[in-house]
Amino acid sequence: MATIKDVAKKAGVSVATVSRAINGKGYVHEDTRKQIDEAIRELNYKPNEVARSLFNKKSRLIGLILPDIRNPFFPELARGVEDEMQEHGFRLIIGNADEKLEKELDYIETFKQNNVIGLISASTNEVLSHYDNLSFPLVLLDRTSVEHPSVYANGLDGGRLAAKELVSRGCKRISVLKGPVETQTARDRFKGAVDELYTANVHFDVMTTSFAFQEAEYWAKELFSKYPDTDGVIASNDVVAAAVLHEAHRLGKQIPEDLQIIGYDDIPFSQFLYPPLSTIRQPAYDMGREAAKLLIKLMDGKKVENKNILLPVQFIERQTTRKVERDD
Amino acid sequence: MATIKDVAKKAGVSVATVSRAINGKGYVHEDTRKQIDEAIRELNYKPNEVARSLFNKKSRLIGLILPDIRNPFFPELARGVEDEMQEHGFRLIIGNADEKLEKELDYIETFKQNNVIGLISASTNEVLSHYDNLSFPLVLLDRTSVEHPSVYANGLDGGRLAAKELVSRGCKRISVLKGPVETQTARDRFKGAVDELYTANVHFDVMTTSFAFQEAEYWAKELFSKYPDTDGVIASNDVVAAAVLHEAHRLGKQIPEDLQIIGYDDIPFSQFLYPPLSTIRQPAYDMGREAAKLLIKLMDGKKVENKNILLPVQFIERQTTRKVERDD
DNA sequence: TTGAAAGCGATACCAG
DNA sequence: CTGGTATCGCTTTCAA
Repeated sequence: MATIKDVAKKAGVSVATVSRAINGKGYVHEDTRKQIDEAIRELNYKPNEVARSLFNKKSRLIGLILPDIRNPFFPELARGVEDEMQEHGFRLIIGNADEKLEKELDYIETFKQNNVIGLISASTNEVLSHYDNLSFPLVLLDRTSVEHPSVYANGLDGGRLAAKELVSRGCKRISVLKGPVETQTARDRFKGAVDELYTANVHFDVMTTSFAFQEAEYWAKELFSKYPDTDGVIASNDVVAAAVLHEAHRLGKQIPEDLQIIGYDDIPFSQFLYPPLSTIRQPAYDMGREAAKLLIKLMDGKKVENKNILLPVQFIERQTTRKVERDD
Repeated sequence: MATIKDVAKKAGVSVATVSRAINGKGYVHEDTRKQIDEAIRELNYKPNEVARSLFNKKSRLIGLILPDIRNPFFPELARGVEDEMQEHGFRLIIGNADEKLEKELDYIETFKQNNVIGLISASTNEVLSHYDNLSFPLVLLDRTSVEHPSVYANGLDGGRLAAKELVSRGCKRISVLKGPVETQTARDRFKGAVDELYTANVHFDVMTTSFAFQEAEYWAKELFSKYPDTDGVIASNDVVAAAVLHEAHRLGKQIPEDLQIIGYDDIPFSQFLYPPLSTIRQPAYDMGREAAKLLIKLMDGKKVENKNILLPVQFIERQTTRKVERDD
C-alpha cells in the first residue's frame, strides 16, 4: 500500500502539499496538482482511512443497529439507510443486536471505538440511556422518543386501521397480538387498536407474542387453544401473521370466511402467502432513507426543524380479509 | 474519552507500562498492574481501536459481503458468521453488494481502508480477480473456487435430490428454474438436476430467473405462460418457489395434485407457505459459522488441511410435493 | 521492571 | 503557493 509519503516523493513535493491537493483545502498550483494526480494514479494511492480517522476523530462510517436481521422488515430498513448513505459516500456498519441489550452495548462500543460519525438505531430496548452521551448524532428508527431525533411510522393509525378494517368486515371476536416490546410506537399501535375496538364495542382478547420466526408457530398454536372462537386476528407483525395463517390452515379454517387476519409491516413475503396477506404497511425502505437523510443533516450541523419524522401507514387489502364490507 | 495518557498519569506510570499491562506483553509488576487496573476502571478507559489499528495495521473488524440482504437466506448466513465472530471478540462489517460488482468493489475498498483482518464473501460475481491481492485472508461462502478457501453446500446433491424427488413422485414435465448466477455451486446444482432428469428420461424445460422478490412474480407468470403443462417445478430458490406457488394458486392449480414444487435454501418463511414448501435445505447458519471458524484459523496462521468445506444438503419434505411415492 | 522516544499515515498550523 | 513539524492514541524497541 502506497502512503502519502510515497506520493510526495514521486511528485517531488512535500506531504503537506499532497494532503492539500487531495482534500482540496488550501492552495496548490495547477501544475503541482497535475504532478500529484499523476503520482497518485501511478501508485494507485488511496488515503489510509484509519490514519485520517485517528487525526480527525472522524471516520466515514455510520453505525446501524438492527434488533433482528432475520426479520425481513429490518433488512428493508437497512437497504433504505444504505442507499442514501452510499450516495453520500458514507459506509455502514450493521450491528445485529438480537434484541439483547448486551449485544447492543457491544456494538455501540465498537462504533465508538471505530469513530463512527453517526448512528441509526432501530433497537427495541425499552431504555435508551446508553444513547445519552454519544459524541456523534443519533437517529432512532422505527421508534421514537422526545429526547432523540427519530423516524417512525404512525402506530396509532396503524393499530386503529387494523381494528377498523376488521370490525367493518364483520369480526365479532378479535384477538389482538401484541409484540414483546415496549417502545412508544408499539404502545401506540396497541392503543390504536384497542381504542378502536372499544369504540366499536367489539369483543377482543389480548395476547403478547414474540416477533421471531422461531417462536411464531408456538404463539399461533397458543392463540387458537386459548381463543378457539376468534374470528379476527390483528397480528403483531407479518411473521406472526404468517404463522397464524399456517396454523389456521392446519386447523381447517377457511380464510377469510372463518377467520380474518391482518398483519403488520408488509414484508415482501406477505404477498406470496396463501391467501395473500392483508396487512398494515410500514414504508420500511422510505423510513430507512429518511432516517439517513435526517442523520446526514444532523452530522452537517444543520438546523433541523422537525426532529421527529412521522411516516404514514397504509392498509394493504389482500385476501386474508373479506372482499366486501358488510355490517351483519 | 480517556486516553492511555490519562491512565498513565492517574496510575503514576508511563504510557509504555500501561500499554504493556493492557496487552499482557512484557513485564509489569503486580502492584503496578493493580494501580493501572484501578485507574482504568475509574476513568472507564477503553483503548482507541483506531490508534491501535493504525499502528498494528490490524483492526478487530471482519468484512462480510452479502449479495442481497433482502433475501432471507443471507441474513441467516450472516447470523452464523456473526455468532462465531462475536465469541472470538471480532466485529462484523456487513456490506450488501446488491449483486453489483461496483458496490462490491466499494465495500472491499472500505474494508481495506479500515484494516479489516479478514473477509468472508458470499458474492455472486462470476469473476473473483478482485480478491487476488488482499493483505488479509479470505473465505468464500456459499460458493467455491480452487484458489480460495470456501464453505459451501453440495449443489450437485441438491440439484440431483430435487430432480429425484420430483421424478419419483410422478412428474412428467419438469421445469428447471436456474438462478442468474454463474458460480460453481450454481452450475453444480443445475448439472445435478439435469443429469438426474436425463438419466430418468423425463422431459424438462429450463428457464433462467432472478433470485429477487421484485422479479420473482414476473418469472412465475413467465413460467406458466411458456410451459403451461408443467407438472413439476425445481425452483432456483425459495423466494422464487413462493412466487411460483402464488401464481399457481392464482391459476387455480391444485398443489401438489396438478403441480409439485421444490424450493431451494429452506428459508424460515417456507414452512409458513401454503401448502408448506418442500425444499432442499442448505444449512445456512452452519455454513456461516463454519466460514467464520475457517477464517479465524486462517487469521491465526494455522495450517488448514481442508480449505474447501462442503456441507450436505437435505430434502425437506413438506406439502408441495405428493405424500406417497408412486411410479404411475 | 520501567520509561523515553520513534513511528504508524494523515492533517493543519505557521513560516517562509 | 509550499514545506517543516506537531499531533492524533497507541505499540514497541532499547536503554536504564
